[in-house]
Amino acid sequence: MQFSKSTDYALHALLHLALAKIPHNGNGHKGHNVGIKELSATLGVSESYLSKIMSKLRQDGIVRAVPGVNGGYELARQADQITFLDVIQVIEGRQGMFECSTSESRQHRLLAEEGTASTEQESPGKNGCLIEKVMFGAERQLHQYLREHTIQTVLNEASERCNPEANKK
Amino acid sequence: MQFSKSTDYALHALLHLALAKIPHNGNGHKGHNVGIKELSATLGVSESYLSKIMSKLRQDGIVRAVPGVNGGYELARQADQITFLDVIQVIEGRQGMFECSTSESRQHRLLAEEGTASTEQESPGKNGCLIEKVMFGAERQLHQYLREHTIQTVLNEASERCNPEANKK
DNA sequence: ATATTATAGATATTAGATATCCATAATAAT
DNA sequence: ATTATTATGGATATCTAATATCTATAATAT
Repeated sequence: MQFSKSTDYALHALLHLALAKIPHNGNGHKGHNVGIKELSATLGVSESYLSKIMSKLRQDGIVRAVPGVNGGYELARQADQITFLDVIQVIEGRQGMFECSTSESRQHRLLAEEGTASTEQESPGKNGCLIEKVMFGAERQLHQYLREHTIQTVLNEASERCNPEANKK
Repeated sequence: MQFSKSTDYALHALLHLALAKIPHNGNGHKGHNVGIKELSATLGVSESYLSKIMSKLRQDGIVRAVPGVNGGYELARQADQITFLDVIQVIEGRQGMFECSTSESRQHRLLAEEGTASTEQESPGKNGCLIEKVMFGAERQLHQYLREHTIQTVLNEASERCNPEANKK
């Protein structure tokens, strides 16, 4: 039950792309694309491996990629339109966190029998695994939080850390 | 990012132990211990593997185990004192869901420099990875939900499914 | 004492995550 | 058009964790 390193890499890469768009920084010119070399050096991850991750992000429309001289990556949407959930699902896949692998067991048959004594199809969806149901609820909670937090969330935190007086309520 | 099958098995096993304590059921006598054979047959999981899982649950004080004739397992606490989080942490371990593996990277050094321009140790905890910070928040949310849901939660759901009229508001 | 049941250790198998290399395709600059 | 540069996709290798089984041992009720 851990997020993979790839997810970590992806999130940091996107943060770097977002920061690269901001003019004030050391690199004078504003919106220059970021090549895999620069990303690799900044994050301390091999180019080969990072490439795969960036490709996935491109296939899912999170970043744009331009090959050739002065090519590289840039965010395909505004930073506040890239949620943590988006990124996680691209890298980790979209299967649920929990899957009841004993649905065919005697336990479920017994519980189901009692429930469906009289009416067979009156209340659909009521025959699912009750443990699964709790876990689905947990996943729903988690997803909501991850949808509410975006790359922009991190940018805001960063600028606030930079000068804490600026956004004084 | 998936819970292991072992977690699924553990939760179902505990539900079975909880149901075994309730008198009315098919097995006339009330609080008989449940052996690994019965558990294995009910869940459709091999005895060998299930044993390991039950051992872990015992080591963590979730169930009690009695060897010998008529031995078996029973819940070590009330069903409402066994949270989903308890079970998950026994099986999956207690490491965090997310670990920033690039904390030593140039990216973090740069972000940290800006933040700690003047005061060095005035605000502790402010130098952590900002992405990690968001993920910790997600984990906190998830854990809260999992602490609020117990084996008893499932029992209640089950009895409500059994006769929907009983607990009319 | 004996049959029964859980426990712990060793080990095998599988699947997924992590990582690298190389050939190819696309693009900008000349 | 040619060339240098950069991303892409395929193949493959390695490592780790999850899954699973077997066997010998310890503990307990009868």
